[in-house]
Amino acid sequence: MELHERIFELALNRSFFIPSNEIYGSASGFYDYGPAGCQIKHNLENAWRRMFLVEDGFLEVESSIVTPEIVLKASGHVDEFTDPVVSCKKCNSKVRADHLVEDKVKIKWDGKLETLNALISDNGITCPSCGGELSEAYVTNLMFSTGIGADHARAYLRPETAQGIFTAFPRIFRNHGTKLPLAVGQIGRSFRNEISPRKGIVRMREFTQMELEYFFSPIKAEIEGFEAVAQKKMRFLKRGAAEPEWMTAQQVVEEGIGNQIMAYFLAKEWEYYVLAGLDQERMWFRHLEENETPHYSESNVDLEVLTSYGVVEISGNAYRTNYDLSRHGQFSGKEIEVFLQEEGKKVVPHVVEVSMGVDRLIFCLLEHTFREKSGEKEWEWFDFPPAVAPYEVAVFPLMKKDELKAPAESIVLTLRENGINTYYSAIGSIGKRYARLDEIGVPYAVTIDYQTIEDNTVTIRFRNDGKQKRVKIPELAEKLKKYKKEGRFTL
RNA sequence: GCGGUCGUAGUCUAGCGGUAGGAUUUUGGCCUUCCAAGCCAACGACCCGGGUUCGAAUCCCGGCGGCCGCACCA
Repeated sequence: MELHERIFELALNRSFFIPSNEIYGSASGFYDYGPAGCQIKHNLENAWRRMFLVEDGFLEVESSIVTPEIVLKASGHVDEFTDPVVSCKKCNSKVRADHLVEDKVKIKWDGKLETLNALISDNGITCPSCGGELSEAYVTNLMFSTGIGADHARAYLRPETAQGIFTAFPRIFRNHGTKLPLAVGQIGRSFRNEISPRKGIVRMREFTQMELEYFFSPIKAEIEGFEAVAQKKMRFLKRGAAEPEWMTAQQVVEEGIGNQIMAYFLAKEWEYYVLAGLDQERMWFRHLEENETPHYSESNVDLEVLTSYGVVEISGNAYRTNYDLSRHGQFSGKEIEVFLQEEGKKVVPHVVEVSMGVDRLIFCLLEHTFREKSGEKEWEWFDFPPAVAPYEVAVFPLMKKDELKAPAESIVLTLRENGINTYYSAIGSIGKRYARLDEIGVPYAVTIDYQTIEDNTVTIRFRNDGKQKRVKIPELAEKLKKYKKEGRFTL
């Protein structure tokens, strides 16, 4: 059984994620997060907020999901997300018409459907899988369309969170200092109506993105704080290289892969993913080849992670130049250029974008932190970092006895009042409860035993080695906070 | 979307024309002083819709969903 199949099974069993609207037979590409998964997701999002927004004093917004057509025409999504397709009249399979024609005739397509149809009939192109006759070319769009108001003005569910940041940029710029650089981030749902989504939460039709747009003056493609990360290392797969190699942020700049700003965020990203619990040996940044780089971008670096599905891309970093803002200026007729006091001139800001998919990260995390049964633990478990685990601590009375239950419940209350995300259970044997806890990756368990009644102490069990430390109840909350901060999960 | 394959309690699985059996989970009870102990009891399933048949979980068709391959993948 492949690892992803087991992960999927565990996900269902332990409430990480489940197919949406399951009782009706779910539409593929939609998943709900259960209690455990939901906590993990919030932890990852909050860690992102801390590292990518709060630490640098950047701004967060939350923009609309339903987006009028003109916005996405400006961004290029209405055209770029629309693919010409032909279907086979015999076997009904669908093929990208432009790819088919370009492959057979070796002519670059001019973007017109008529051209495709002409080329197909002139060259006698048939279905690549069965040789059958092909239909007329038509377009399919990967965006979910909808309508606004009584007259159903054409609109789409946003295919990325970024556009809402670009359209809000002029006002945010005015309200927050009228200076560059300015960085604005957003965490939210995006939608893509994939033709046939597979691979569980790796490719969903509705998914969560964490995106940061860093606006800067093209004359000054620099970032404050770069010195602090210049020597930080990350694994990098350069263009044409067979194997990733360790590089510093400084080297990324020197080798012309990206500017200082891009390198700064790559270094941060690497740190974020390591903190989240991904295995450094199974991930690397890849500098995309020119022909893979999207329409809006000058240089793209993806973070790729090795999983049982193969390589999964979990973030894209793009130097979007001034493409988006210029286009929105053009389409809206509004002035997007900003005046920079220091430089004494007007510019359309350039943008470096950090775009991360939370759901894919969660999947990779589940795979990388999954641990098999072993001599030490006779059950499968997850080695989540304390900062990510669905609960910070569990509280167990050694046995289901009233004299142990009362102090246990009072400790739960105290921990929760201290802002510690606490799980409580008194079901079954203590060993079984420890096992259950390991299975959802909770790092600490506090056990109330008969000694607790005598001297007001409890034990803290560490997930990874099962060893315990006895502490005084009044010190418990502080101790737990300290361990979590240290990322400690063994005695 | 095409081709292959599969679909039995929450999970894993047996049965493959005569109305379902086990394991585990869950719930309650007894017992139990630290790593999935034991005993008793209870709950819980044939993916959906048609067809063939006296009778379908079992055979046939269609749908939905999973997995693999192709295509698609900001």
